[in-house]
Amino acid sequence: MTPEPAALRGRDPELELLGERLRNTRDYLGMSQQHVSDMTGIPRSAVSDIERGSRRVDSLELKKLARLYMRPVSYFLAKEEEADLGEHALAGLPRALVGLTDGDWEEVLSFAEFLKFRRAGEQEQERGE
Amino acid sequence: MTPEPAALRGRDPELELLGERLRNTRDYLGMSQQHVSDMTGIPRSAVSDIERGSRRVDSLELKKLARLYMRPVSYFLAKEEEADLGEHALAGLPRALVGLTDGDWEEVLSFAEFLKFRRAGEQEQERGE
DNA sequence: CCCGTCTGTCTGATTTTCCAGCATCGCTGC
DNA sequence: GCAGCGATGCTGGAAAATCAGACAGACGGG
Repeated sequence: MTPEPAALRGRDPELELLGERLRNTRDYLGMSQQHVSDMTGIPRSAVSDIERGSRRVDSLELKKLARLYMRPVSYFLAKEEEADLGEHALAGLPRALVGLTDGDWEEVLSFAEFLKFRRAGEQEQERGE
Repeated sequence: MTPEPAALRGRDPELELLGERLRNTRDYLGMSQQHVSDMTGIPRSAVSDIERGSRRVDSLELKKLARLYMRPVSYFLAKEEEADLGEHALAGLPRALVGLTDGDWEEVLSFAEFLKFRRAGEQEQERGE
């Protein structure tokens, strides 16, 4: 009915944010969409659509992308500022933190400190594009 | 032409594992599929299909579910489960880990998971399937 | 037996995604 | 300038996935 050009389909801000993060990371790593497609099996046009926020990202696809991009999955899904997480994060905590090697443990600690540092100077970060 | 009942579509072991984890967690929390549907907006039949591994889980859907279930997203996507439940790591929480926001907590947990399953194996990523 | 809840599953309709191109943009070299 | 080339956006259908809205079986109490 409505001959919407389909290009105007970018409606979900969450999806757009996810796509933006994926694109930024891919750019940072200097990969082409084609390369990502080859490595993950996700169609190239889908990679394009995803990054433009006009296609959803399946969980397992995101997992593959996160691996390819060498980032934790939550890197792409993390809320930037939603104060709705109470203590429940602690509920699933222990499992994630046991069984780490000493080296990995140190990396986790470093990462935590990095996050705190980043948050401290977050006011400067706007001009991403 | 082939009137596959669509129910026989449980072919992807990864999807099945994801669904199984989602179901186990929901059961553990004593929620009904209907309740999950109400809280997340995911259709009830979709919850059913997801748990049985016959429907994909969108990234943002998984995020909602993870929140509802009080687990980091990586809890459901992690490679193989770590049955370890030793508490020694939690005995004294390192200074680096206190004072984090909830969002950062999730990132730290996910990062820890990431390190563990990165160590576990990289054989997954290679060829397209 | 009669309800009520929960879950699996079907059908037809709707929505999304894929494929194959094509157009455009930025480069590079001629 | 212009031809070539890789990268990306974008479109028109066809194909697939998903949804709403049922219905049915299992289970547990009154």
